[in-house]
Amino acid sequence: MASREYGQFCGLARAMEMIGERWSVLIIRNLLIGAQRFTDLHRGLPAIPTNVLSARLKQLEEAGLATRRALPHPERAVVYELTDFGRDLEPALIALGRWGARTLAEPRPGEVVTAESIAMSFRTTFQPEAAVGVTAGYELRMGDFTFRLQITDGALAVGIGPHPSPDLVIERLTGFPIRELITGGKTPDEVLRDGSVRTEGDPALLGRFVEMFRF
Amino acid sequence: MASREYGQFCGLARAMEMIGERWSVLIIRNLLIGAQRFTDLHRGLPAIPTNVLSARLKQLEEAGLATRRALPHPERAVVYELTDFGRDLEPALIALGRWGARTLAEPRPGEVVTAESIAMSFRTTFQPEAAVGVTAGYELRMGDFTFRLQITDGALAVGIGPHPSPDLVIERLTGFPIRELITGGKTPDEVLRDGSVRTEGDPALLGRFVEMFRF
DNA sequence: CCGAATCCTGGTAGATACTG
DNA sequence: CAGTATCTACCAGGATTCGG
Repeated sequence: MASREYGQFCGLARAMEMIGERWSVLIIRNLLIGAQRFTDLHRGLPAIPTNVLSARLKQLEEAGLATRRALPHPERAVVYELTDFGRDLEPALIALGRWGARTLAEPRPGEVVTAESIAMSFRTTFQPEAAVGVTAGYELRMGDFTFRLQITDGALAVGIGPHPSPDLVIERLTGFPIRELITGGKTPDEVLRDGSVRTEGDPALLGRFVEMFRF
Repeated sequence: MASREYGQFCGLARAMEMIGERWSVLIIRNLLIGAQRFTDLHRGLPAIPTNVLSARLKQLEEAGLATRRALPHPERAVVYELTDFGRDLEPALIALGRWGARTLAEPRPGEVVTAESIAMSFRTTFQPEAAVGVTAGYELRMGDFTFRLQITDGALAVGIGPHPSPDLVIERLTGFPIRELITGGKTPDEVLRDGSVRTEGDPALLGRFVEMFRF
């Protein structure tokens, strides 16, 4: 038996052979946002050594989860992108992230919060059954980060950066109002009245937001 | 930052810190069947070094996923068992196993098929929406292994060993008829007529079986 | 500056032997 | 039965270097 295999004819064992090494699932999490350059990935995973990032990308490519592509001319850059096969891991990563999030209390000393980890938290808290038939675009402005959440016919797409045509913009002014909305710590009325958020657009969509994103 | 952490405030990163090391998820997969002794785990994971199994069990216990318990007197033995927290990983493991199973073609040279990996495959192929309201007990006899699948009000429980009061017994006689039923390679009528399976009990439950277990 | 490759160190896993 | 001990080999972490 080759040394990095599990010696079992089992789907779960095969999955762990492909993504079980250190950093792999976090790289995939970040690629779920979209194509990324080596440097983007390194920025989003500041603690990964560059040689390990390099090795993992090569492995993910060999396993058919990601592709490496050189952008056409003026943009001479290399981007990494998930294949359909790699993207099919999303439900499993959401389930894992939801399980792990139960242990999140406070950031540990030295821990960072990245845009990609916040984007993942929108995926893990999304409640498809509360979004059936919904189509709406949200822009969330949270200090340094802005996210676009597009729900199209009940399906969620998460992006980093402004939304081109949001139905509702939710802007954080103070504290952590969006986390409080999602955990149920505060109601939409409360965060509007205490001045921790400001909205632009259809105000009814804030109530819909807390129905669709719950933890 | 401690060396085995990811330095990110993220549920997925926390999950990988707890179960991301080699062998951990396969140990959890085997514990999903029920309490197991050290030797049971080693039998179900023949390729794991005993020192690594020992270390992983200690870690799982420290992380609150499993407990170590000495059985009362005459049975002087130690069993390991998942906590509720550990058992909550089941949906994530099912999603991962389902994803990985897409790459399963033939066993690689030297690979073994264990009872626990087959039990996992029943979990990954189970279709809850096809089992809504169903209550039925199956006993599956597949050569060396026998499994009990109890569906109670749409919820599946998988065990290794005979079913105390099966509504239908499905016995493999030749080939891989149960896999063929689940993948759609053969219909219930076909496997009955070609003599690859024999059943005892309510024959209608064989049709129900292929509706509830699909890949 | 981007995307690595190289080198070194220390820690983790694999293999096997051994013990209460 | 349920592990521990020991040794080796490999992998990850960290820093530096290098070609396009």
